Amino acid sequence: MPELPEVETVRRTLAPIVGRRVTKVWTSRLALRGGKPVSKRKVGAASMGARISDVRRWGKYLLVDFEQTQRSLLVHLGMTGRLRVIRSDQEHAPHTHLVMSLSGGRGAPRDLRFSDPRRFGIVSVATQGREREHPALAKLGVDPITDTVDGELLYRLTRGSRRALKTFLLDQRAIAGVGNIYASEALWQARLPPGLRAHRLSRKRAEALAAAVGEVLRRALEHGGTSLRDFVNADGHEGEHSHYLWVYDREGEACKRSDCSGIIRRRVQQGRATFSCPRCQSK
DNA sequence: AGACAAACCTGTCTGC
DNA sequence: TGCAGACAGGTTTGTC
Repeated sequence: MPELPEVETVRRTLAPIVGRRVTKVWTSRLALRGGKPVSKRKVGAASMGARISDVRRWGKYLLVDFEQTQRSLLVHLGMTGRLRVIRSDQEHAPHTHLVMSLSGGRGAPRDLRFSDPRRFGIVSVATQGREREHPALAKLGVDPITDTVDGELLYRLTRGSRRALKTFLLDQRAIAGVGNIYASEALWQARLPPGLRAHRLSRKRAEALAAAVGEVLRRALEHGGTSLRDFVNADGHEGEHSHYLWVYDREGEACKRSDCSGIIRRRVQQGRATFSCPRCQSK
């Protein structure tokens, strides 16, 4: 489900929890990715009684910082994960795995809740300033919103990689945050064929792709992310970007470039659906 | 190195 | 109406 724009949308809508204190932690016993349930002991030690000082994002990971312990709750939403701020008197959504009760703020008491039906998500604890030591973050690449991903960097990253560009974009060790929707979108924006080998990218085309990645992600972010099925932000609202997608999930439909009469095609690369216009994304 | 499949899970949609 | 099968925004692991 969630790629960088969706995760960043969640991060922004989590702003109201900054400054609140954690008064209680509840966890389910169902295993998430990695085969283990959320560790109540670890999450409790990191957060109980502590004040939330910030909510950060790196690629598709969220970090909820706690002031007194200098620890962070590390969350990856997987495919169907949701992180919501909900009134404490509301019933738990199905497949809820973590509930953090929060004090402070105005109005009724609120919880921070994580739910995830498919259980591909991750909830863990990292140490502030030493995020890299957490195995999930150890190999994570540059963030295309908070870091600079320009043509120069992309050109450098693609040297020595003979994989298809689409596959390269999905590799979180290079650029962190691009997923299956925005990989297709960025390649269309840059007029590049998804099957082009990464190391064949010219400097000029590396510039175009770098610009496209940034533009596609920022545009999706402006619309609050893409909700095809499950995604909602921390307030429970869906994103609007599905109405603005250029190619994703548009097989058989007309290319949206005004000067192109191509028909969007779908194929499978690396076991994932790739959408492109064979006419304007040419070699 | 990289392509591919399968695995982890549940929910939803399609076609018979 | 019901049921089997395909498929889904992510990532890891194993095989060839």
